Amino acid sequence: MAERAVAEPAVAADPLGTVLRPVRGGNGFEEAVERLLQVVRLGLVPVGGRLPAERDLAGRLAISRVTLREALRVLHEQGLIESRRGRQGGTFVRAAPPPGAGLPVDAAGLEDLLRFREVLEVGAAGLCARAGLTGADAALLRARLRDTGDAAIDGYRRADTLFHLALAELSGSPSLARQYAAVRARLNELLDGIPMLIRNIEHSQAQHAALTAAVLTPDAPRAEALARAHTSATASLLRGFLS
Amino acid sequence: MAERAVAEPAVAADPLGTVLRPVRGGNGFEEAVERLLQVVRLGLVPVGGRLPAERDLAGRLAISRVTLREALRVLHEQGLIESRRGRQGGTFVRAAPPPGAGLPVDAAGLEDLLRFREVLEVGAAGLCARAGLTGADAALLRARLRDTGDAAIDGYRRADTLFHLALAELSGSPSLARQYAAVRARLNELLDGIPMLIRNIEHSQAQHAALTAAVLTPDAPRAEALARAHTSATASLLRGFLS
DNA sequence: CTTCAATGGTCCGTACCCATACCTTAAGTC
DNA sequence: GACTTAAGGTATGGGTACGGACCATTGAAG
Repeated sequence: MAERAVAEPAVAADPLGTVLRPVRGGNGFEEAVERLLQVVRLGLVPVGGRLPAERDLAGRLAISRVTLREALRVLHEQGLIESRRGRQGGTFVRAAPPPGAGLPVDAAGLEDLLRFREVLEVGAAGLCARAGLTGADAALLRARLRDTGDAAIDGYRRADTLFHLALAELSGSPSLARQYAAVRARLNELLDGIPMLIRNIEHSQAQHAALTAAVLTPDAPRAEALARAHTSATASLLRGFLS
Repeated sequence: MAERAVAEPAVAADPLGTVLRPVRGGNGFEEAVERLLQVVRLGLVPVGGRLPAERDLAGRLAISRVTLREALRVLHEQGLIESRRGRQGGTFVRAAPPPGAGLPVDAAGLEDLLRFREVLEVGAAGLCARAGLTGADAALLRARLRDTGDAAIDGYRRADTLFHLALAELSGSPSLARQYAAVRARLNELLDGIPMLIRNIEHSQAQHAALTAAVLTPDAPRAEALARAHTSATASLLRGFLS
């Protein structure tokens, strides 16, 4: 139990504070900026790709176009996106946001992130395995696995993210998928500041294949164990680099 | 495709929709109403108890006092709270919100709720066991367990909720605790519409004791298995009643 | 009995956000 | 080439929420 020396502020359990926290994450358009950054950090829209049209985006985020455009203006000023008019126009992703662009992460925040991620990742694998994936869902997971194999080095993070996100979405719990997306975006932001080794990628790739197999067998305990092992690798990596 | 007949809208995995969803949960004071209802449904403030002062509440929720008071007015009109002025004044909880006061839950929503709850519950137990609880934290968990034993029948739900919430808060992941609080509030809303049997309570109580023992041993796999068994009992109960 | 402090109750000017309509640009379509 | 369409760009009036100050009420402290 020598670990956890990192973040131990004697939790003290403040249940009221757990519920009575700010209802708003920020100044309206700031939330929109955050969501758009999530889309890019998760690789849902790759660099060079096109975001949905403004009217569509505003509708999805349930904000007015004016507010959305304010958010887009911020991203444009940072050189992350570019807009073109005309029939084939739209808003295009020019570059990935720099690592550490968001709020700085302290030790407690990192511990929160890594633990919550482990729970969601293991939970998603377990739910998928226990429910059993139907033909179409199983095919989707296999396709995402294949993508991680086909991906080049600089595209691996994106393929990896999409694989795990697919698993979360196939878990049958949209709430879990939403939380995983948010957590994974924060995680990617940190990982982007750390070099990637070919050896790690190969190992990760083997784990993905084994995890997929266990989920599709289905063998829930094995899927959960594999998911836990897979996440703990990244966890130690990050705990090492950010301390 | 006959399996998983319960909630199967052919997931189809829409990653963009997972992130690009409304940034606001409601009309400002509606969110405040929801949070205050959570506090009551979780039993953080028991019936008859006093909520924090308006200025404090407004600060915690990061909304203006005007907006907060609009939320309080709604709850007052429903006879749930009552305000008294003066030095020993405050806002007091008069009654628990009626079951089914929130949005109606369809089959897909119920499945989402139950699955996510299982993941969080099992995850919290696992995290606590794997990290090992320190003296003060272990004492808190034991105290909450004792409360569930001391509780009368009509107070059992509250004690049960506080026990599980404590476990979530001791997991070392505030994010997990926040999500669990939200999920558990929704769950309690549904459970309040179902009669409670003494036999169920006794069984539940035994499971709590075993879970606490496994967490403190610590025996992570056993803690996780017990948490899963404990949640699946309520899950089948609810699946049965709401179908 | 006076004073003080903690609380709920009220008001106002400011800033943000929204809904809606209209304009501009560019690529297809006929 | 004229027209249509899908996209970004712009302008305006109204509603909502905020911050801060002030008032009213009650009980405790001195």
